[in-house]
Amino acid sequence: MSTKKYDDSSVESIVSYSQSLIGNSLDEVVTLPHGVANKKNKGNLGRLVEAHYFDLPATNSGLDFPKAGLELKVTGVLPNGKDAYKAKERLVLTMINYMEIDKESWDESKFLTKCRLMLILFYLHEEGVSAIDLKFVLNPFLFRIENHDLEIIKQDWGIIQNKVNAGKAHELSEGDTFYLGATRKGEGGEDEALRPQPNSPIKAKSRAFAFKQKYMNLLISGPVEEGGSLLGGSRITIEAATQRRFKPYIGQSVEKISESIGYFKSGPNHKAFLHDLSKRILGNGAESVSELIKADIELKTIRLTKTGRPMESMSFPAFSLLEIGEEDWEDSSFFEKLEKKFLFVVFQEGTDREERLLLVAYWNMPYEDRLEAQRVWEETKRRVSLEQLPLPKATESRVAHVRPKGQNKLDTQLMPSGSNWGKQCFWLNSGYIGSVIKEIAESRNPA
DNA sequence: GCATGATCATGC
DNA sequence: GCATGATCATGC
Repeated sequence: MSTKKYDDSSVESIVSYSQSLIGNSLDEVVTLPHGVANKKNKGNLGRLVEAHYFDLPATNSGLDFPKAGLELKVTGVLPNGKDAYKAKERLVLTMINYMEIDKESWDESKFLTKCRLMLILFYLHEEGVSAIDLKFVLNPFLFRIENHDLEIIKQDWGIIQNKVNAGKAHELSEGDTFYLGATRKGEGGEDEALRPQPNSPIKAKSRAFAFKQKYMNLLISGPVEEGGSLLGGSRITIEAATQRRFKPYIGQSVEKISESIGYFKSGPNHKAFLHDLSKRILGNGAESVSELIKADIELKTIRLTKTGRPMESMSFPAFSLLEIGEEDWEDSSFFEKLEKKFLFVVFQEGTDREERLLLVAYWNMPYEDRLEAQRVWEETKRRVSLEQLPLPKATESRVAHVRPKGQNKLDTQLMPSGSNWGKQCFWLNSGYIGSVIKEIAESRNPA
């Protein structure tokens, strides 16, 4: 560098220099070499910014700015209404090295070393636009972990480390944790793409540490206005704070809870009433809770009969009958859902026929059951592609099935062959959910 | 009682 | 206007 663009030992100088990108594309602020300028490179804008804006060497395995102790991240956003943005995707931070993390301490972990201090730059994603022409938006964001959910992120890291130590790297799921997820990244199909892990001969698909997409949303937009906070500054876990919120209502009838909260069923057809009520218990009156939004928690209410069986199976959003044929399991919406962390709010009908709050539990789907759900998904994909009915029924799997999901039976989709199909969604079988709840209840009240 | 088809209020 | 979470309705 003949003229120094910035002082690479100063965080302030690097951040200040990065400001000039905002409102522009990379191609507008630097003179790119020919090969790069012409390239319809959908590829890695982050790499291009490192190389051509900051003049960083191509190969570096450590921090992008080692002298400043700073890592650079470039990530996409999408418009979210007027003058606002939301994250395009999760922010992938660094690969999880299964053979190393078991020996690490948090303080000297690869994760903390890389991610303690990060400069995050946001570009506005546009379909079909080459990387060098994408515009940077929002202020450069300096993420300092001490100021951002250090306790929860540290706990999340520990959960992932423990699972690897237990020889269960292949069973990892984003739903194991709250903000910092172990997300699937890299090839997974072929044997040679699988990675060794300690304490188990089973090879595991590669995963990376990543901030969940919803977590990124709140970094970008700041706290939601009508949202409450679960932790409110206290240093307990999200789990403990959740139990604390629900505790006064355990054993109470729905009617009584409704009166205490001051939220009532709007009418006989208010089908999501228990869900809406549960959200308000969590928010202490507010309609949402920032921790659960950031952790992308899937809140589900479950109603049990007197005998402990769920009254219904558990539904998920409709899937596209036209697109499922093009999808792989791991980029399907059902996969995304089943890797989430769930919050079950369970009610049970008493002998007096009154429904009471039974228990509240976080849960995420065990590996074996995700494999079975995958089988059902693959079979569904096969039958939809052949336009062969019926789609997988509840009797065909212990875990999942497919059923209609529309406004009514006129809510249909025109299939390639010309016939109309009602919209469909995946369901988790009521019997399966029942066995999950039974297990949770037994673990809390050992006989 | 169970499996499966059909439908609704809400919130954006 | 539509997606979402969930329950209602029907048939056996």
